[in-house]
Amino acid sequence: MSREAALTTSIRDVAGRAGVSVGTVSNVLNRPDVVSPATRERVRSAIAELGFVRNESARHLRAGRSRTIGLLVLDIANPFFTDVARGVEEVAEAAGLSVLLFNSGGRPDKEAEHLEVLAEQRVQGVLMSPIAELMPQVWAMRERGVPVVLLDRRSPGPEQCAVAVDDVLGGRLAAEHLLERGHRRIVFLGGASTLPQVQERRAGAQAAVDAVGGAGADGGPRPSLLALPGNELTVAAGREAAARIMGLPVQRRPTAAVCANDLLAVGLLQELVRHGVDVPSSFAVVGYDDIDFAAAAAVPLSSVRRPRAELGRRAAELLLDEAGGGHHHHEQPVFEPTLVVRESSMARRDPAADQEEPS
Amino acid sequence: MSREAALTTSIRDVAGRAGVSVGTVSNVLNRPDVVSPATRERVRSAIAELGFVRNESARHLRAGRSRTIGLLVLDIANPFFTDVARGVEEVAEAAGLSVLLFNSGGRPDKEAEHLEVLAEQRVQGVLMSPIAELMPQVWAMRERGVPVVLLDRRSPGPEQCAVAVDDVLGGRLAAEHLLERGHRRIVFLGGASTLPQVQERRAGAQAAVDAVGGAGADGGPRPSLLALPGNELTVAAGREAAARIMGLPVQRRPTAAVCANDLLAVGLLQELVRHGVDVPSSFAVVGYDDIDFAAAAAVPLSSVRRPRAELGRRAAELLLDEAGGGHHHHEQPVFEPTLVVRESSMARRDPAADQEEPS
DNA sequence: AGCCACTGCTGAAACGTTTCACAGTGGTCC
DNA sequence: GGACCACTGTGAAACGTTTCAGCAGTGGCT
Repeated sequence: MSREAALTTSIRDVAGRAGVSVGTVSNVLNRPDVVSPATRERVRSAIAELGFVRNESARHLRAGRSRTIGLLVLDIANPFFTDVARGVEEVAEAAGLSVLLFNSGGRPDKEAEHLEVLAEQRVQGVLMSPIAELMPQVWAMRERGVPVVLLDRRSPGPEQCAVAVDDVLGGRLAAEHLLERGHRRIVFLGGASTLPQVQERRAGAQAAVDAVGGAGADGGPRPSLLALPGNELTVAAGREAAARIMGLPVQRRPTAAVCANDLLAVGLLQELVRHGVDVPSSFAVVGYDDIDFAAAAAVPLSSVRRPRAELGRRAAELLLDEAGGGHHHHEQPVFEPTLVVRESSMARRDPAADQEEPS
Repeated sequence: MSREAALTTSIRDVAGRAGVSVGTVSNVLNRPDVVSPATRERVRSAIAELGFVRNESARHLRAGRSRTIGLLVLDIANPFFTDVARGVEEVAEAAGLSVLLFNSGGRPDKEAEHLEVLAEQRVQGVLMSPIAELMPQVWAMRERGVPVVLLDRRSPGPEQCAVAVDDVLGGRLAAEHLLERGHRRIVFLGGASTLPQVQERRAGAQAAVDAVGGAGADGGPRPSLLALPGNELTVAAGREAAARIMGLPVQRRPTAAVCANDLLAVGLLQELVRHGVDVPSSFAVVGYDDIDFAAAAAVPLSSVRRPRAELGRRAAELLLDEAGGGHHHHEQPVFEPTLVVRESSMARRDPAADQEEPS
């Protein structure tokens, strides 16, 4: 193998060495059947001897389309997204495509920047979990003819594919569960986030709370859903929330939390336990996503499970279909979340015990 | 903006629209200062009107080098690696490079495949945490002239850059800590992995155990380091290990574990706690990596901390230096790990209580 | 002998960009 | 008034590949 220069070795060098034309080398590479066995072997030897590696840029330039798709996630440090990414890769790999994985980290400027790079790379399409409202950049991508499939986000309209989970239902499941257990003062963590997913989870929880109406059948007071400032969805933010909650006067202190994701829940749990708050008897916690770490948290965490890898697979399939060029029909599948109850919310609570002070 | 075709809009179309030559458009893009303000504006308007986006493949083809580096990690689901990736991205971004992130998932075939893709993409260099022994593919990459920096792995020789952590020390720190606490029968989890990093951790732990020698000063028996089958480094594998440990007869059952990484430790903890084993008083656990979830585990996890983002940053810096073309001096920095003691290993144990049955 | 079909290969065009030698145009200096 | 300069802009070559029209050779058929 030639030293230090294999990557500057072109198909022309191979042709020279094998004593054939460049067209023939290309044929050996792409349609070996049209080349005679003898020539084929000669070319293959030359390729091996020179350590020739195709130049993907040149291929792509000539072909007009690349062999890659883009995946732009909100937070690569969240295991939810790495699981989604696994599903995406599975499908992409089966189709012979590479995945360009980028992380917006929740920062719109990063998101825009990465979309730009993906456009410059002429990816066949982009899978993205967008931040906040659909950005102009997203529309620009579509106008440029790059298919975009929204990931973990409902589409505002039928003009694009979107793979989502029914987050209103998820929020409701979490809250209903806590209400059933007798909790009346519930706090929703992460609610200050502007992510629509989070807002839907909160709305679902609110709906469940509202549905209980006045003095419950169990004699408890009217339930309420508190909110705390803070829009980050990280373990650290969960820890801070714990401090805030414990800082509240006992009469107004919630007895349970619905967390916008598991990272928050894990941080919250950790800090509560560290301060001697007994979970679940003194305080119950429900997370969201059911990441692998949820079951291994300070107290095994009840969580709203979402089909993570399946979400990624489905999104990738839709993207490939759309990029395929055939007559594509946009779809907006919505998966149903399920509640996984673990120890962190297992205790029952007497609603009457939480009668609020007369205000 | 033209519809549906912006990505097939070339610099030539822009030139036509602006009434200039393609060379001038290119100049506006790359050296705007050599173009007169009036022309510059005209070209910029044309670009905006047409929604023109540079074709990176064509740029790259002409330039001969791409604006990307490759990052190939062992397990993207392990937060350790996402933290490392964050460090890498930081440095790459500052240099105006994109990072192509791939996951080998510990599978050599995937690793080879992804390296091939990276070579075809003509990345400026590759950062990788290799599986097992250095593969022929890695040498091939170097022979092709693609700089490769080993990540989380000591280099066998001085002919390449490698960024690592002193895993022998790390293993030793973990074991010494447990020995000091009075543990005499310690199990090492994950030891069947062929990853050199893991073997070094085990060797370090073994050294610490051996150093205690005969009947300890504290009157306890000669300490021992057990091994269990199982080479996976996942939460699930940690759970399985718990079952194995609890299946051992009490006289031979270890009283503490050093885990090859935190995923194992978290799984182990979870299952031990679930079966009512009190951690740390009945069983102590020390993990490795100190990922964010360690502190939030079933019992806050003692762990050997490694400078994760710093590892990524340093590796990326070395890669950029090597790819830069100047006179590059290979370096093999080795970072020192530190032990973070948390509750999972805090109890003291009386060594005499663990006198082994006479064999 | 003439024609055809088939096989195997060639050589050039094209993809979209950057770069570079060069040309045109005024202005400045001697 | 000529030489020189700075400033703008032009147009073609080149990057490495794929594709495609076409050519040469071979063998079979009429």
